[in-house]
Amino acid sequence: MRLRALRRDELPVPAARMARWLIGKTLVRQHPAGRMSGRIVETEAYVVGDASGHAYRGKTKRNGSLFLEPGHAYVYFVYGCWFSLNVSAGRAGIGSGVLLRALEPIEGLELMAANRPASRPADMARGPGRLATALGITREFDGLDLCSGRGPLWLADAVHKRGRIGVGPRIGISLETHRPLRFFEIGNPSVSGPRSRALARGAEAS
DNA sequence: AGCCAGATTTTCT
DNA sequence: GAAAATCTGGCTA
Repeated sequence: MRLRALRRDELPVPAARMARWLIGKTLVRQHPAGRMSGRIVETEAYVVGDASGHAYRGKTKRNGSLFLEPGHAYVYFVYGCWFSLNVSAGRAGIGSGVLLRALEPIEGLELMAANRPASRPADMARGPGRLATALGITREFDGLDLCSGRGPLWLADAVHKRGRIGVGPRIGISLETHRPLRFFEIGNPSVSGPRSRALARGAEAS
């Protein structure tokens, strides 16, 4: 399968636009044993001035990658067990990002299964923790340039047309919970949360 | 299908 | 010291 890498100059800013735009695009994980890839079907934007964002209180050792130019990886560890992958979404020096919440596997399902057994393909990378585990993403990936078109992790163009995009409130946060900054492909079984949430229609259509 | 508790460690208050 | 951008398994219906 031929994949075209996304260029930094085509990534929309700010974060809310990028989060919506990334739906349907491809995440590529080049592993020594082979390639894994998947369609991005669910994202969340963590925007400037957002009290629920990790960059809210300024730059620290942990969140530094959020302040890189758009298109860099920010990987952090949560709940004592999981990694989560974000794409930096603000211009250099601006701390904001897009959390990649779920993938629909395209290539390398067997390789993912070696990292994380799942009963169905749709469950393999359904949720941010599962996504990172399935792809073998750890802290070492923090700060990677995802627009390089090579290396262990990069972003590529869509492999086929995407469906309609739903919008809703973000998951798992306790501040700014009302903001409609979660984006997903409506009806896709790889979208996390209860099925009602994957079908919920947002304010925006595709 | 939905609710709940437990796991487990980093980070900042 | 508390909370955290989560997941799983076990329970109730």
